[in-house]
Amino acid sequence: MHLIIAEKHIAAKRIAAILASEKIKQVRVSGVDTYEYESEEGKKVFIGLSGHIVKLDFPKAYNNWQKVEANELVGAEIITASTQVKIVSALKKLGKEATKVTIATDYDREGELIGAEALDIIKQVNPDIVFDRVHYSAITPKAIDAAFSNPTNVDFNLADAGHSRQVIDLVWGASLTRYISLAAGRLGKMFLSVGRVQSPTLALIVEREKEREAFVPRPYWELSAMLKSKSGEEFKVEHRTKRFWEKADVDAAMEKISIGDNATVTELTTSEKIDKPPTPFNTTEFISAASSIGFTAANAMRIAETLYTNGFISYPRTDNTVYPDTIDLRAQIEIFKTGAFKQYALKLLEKKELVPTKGKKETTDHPPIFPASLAKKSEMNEQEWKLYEMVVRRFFATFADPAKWETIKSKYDINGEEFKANGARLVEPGWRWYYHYNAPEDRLLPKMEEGDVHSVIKADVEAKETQPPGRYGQGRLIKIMEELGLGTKATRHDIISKLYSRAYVHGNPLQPTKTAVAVVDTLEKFAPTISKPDMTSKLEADMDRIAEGGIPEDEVLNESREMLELVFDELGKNKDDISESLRAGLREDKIIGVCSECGSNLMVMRSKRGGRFIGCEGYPDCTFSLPLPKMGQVVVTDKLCEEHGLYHIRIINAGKRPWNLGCPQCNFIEWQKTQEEEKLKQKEESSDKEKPKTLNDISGIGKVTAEKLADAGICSVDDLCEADALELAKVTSIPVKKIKVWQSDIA
DNA sequence: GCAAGGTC
Repeated sequence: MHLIIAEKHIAAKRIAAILASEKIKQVRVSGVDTYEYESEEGKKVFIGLSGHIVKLDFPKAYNNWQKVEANELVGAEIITASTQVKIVSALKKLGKEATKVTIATDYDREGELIGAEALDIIKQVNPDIVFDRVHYSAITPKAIDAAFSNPTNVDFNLADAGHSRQVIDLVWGASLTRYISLAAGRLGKMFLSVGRVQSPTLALIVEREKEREAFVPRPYWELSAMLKSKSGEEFKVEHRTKRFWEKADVDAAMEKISIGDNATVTELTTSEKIDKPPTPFNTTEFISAASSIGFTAANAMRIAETLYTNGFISYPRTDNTVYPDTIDLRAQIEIFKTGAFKQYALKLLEKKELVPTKGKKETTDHPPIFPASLAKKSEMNEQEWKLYEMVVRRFFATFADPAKWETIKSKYDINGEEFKANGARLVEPGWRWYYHYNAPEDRLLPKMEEGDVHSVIKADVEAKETQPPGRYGQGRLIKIMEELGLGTKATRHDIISKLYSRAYVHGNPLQPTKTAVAVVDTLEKFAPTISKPDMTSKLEADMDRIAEGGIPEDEVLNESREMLELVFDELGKNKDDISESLRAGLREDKIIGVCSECGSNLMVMRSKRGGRFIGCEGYPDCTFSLPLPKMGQVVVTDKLCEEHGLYHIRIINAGKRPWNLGCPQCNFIEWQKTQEEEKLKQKEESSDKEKPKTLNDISGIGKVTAEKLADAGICSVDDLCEADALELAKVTSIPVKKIKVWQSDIA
């Protein structure tokens, strides 16, 4: 039997369907669906993995953070544990029977490693198994047939390269995470994480925030005028000095301009601007485009995943921006000859030749993201449709003609002062007809000629300030991460989510917390290796060398561990400093504002019972306090409540949407209000109820109790109502609580 | 409870 192993279930299924000349049979092995058919060479069985089916970890003995020093992890043994038990057992079962194995995982480094992992498992039960490897960049008949008729060998050097990454990430990440968390006293759910990708990414965000804080705005002035043409059209012109840095200068220029003055056109240049169609979507470009229409990176990827598993779009995790020639692009457009995008598809198909644009990145992993099948709006929810539509439109746009703009540059003289205005008009929409997102608007100027005279109807000086650099939005951040080589197409959005769930950042654009600043500062000072993208660049270079066979994996790992030892030496020498500066940062994040009663800081505090609340540092002299939700990380934002002078609060629960609680005092007041309203409601409801007429009407009073009450002289509802609960309890030996409940029921 | 990388 010939066993073929793909990286994912759907790939195994589709490859089997392409290669089989007859109908394929679905067979369940150890709870895993496999696909098989008989060929001339014998039985072929296809199984899909689920990415990595094993993971690296330290032995259990290292699990206790308090007992095992962080640096002990540097040289600790690393074990491999299966994460996909069913798939592993299916592999063993099939591997025993197999006479040959073909690795058909994705055509990239991780794919090679994933294939080698599967092979390792099979070798445990079938040490002498014969195996080979196939490479494909798209699951189309053309590509798959070509791949399977040209099998090659598994590249164990490449797999080793991937394996070295796993080891280095685990060793550096786990040990430094543990160290920093212990130093900051943040254990349990609140631990502070450190990693080769997340820490440099966080450092980027912190660095930008520092630039913003250090930024000194500089005032400047802008001078503009409204002109009216002879035909009555109004338009705005700006002084040639875009920014006046001196108030006196702008005033002097303004002085010369009066309403009713002549504005003579001194120069008029028209030209044509070519606006090239966009390149095919890879993951980064897709996330960035989705981000520009309001999707978070993680959300965009989650929805893309749904669209992919339902067969609406191609594989969403790809670096590639060049369609491979194994895809029949015309046929792919013809799918849309009916349905919502009919007019666009028909228009495109009029073209004799369909030449798509090409992006800079051409890789072997998967094709760029393109629409795989025709969908109806009713088949999906609104968000899914929005992204599906964007993928369809983008796909079309890559075949469309450039857009053409007519641009006009014009200059004017108003009493010796030069003004200008730029106009632009879309004359040929080209690709922008297919892909209408983020389109710049036409800026129209009236028709005019050099020497024409307009009249000034308004002149304005506007005071402005230079602005600090903006915070990074998620789309922007993902692009920068890609440029710096941080993370992969499949993980960048996860890394960003991780920064949120660790409460290192909040908001979008991303804003770091003081804790994040403290962590980054500490790493940059004492463990700079892990805080910079260079660690990844060096790792990439080392992995290339391992893959080329230039250096054994062990050598790279040894060198890496030696470097980490040095880092721990440095950390050890500065233990107290580190602890102190981390705790100072953590403390700042807990400040909610100033206590209105005593002027001390209001802080997020823990009670002895483990709950938490907002308390005053002036305690015990001041007892002002506000409640906080029991669950989730408390993030103090920079938004200030104008009424109470407290910072707004956001609650982050892993896997849930953040809860913007707002000002804790406003929130508490709101809460009190709703509580009171509810009480009132309950009262109304209870007063609506008919009053009990006899003692027996009261719930909890049966024959026996009624007799007891009668012995004590309580014979009517009114008697009970007027009785002293304590006294009655003593006489009847009925619990006071019960009596009080009855009394309140009557009232 | 620790990383980053696959996949769902």
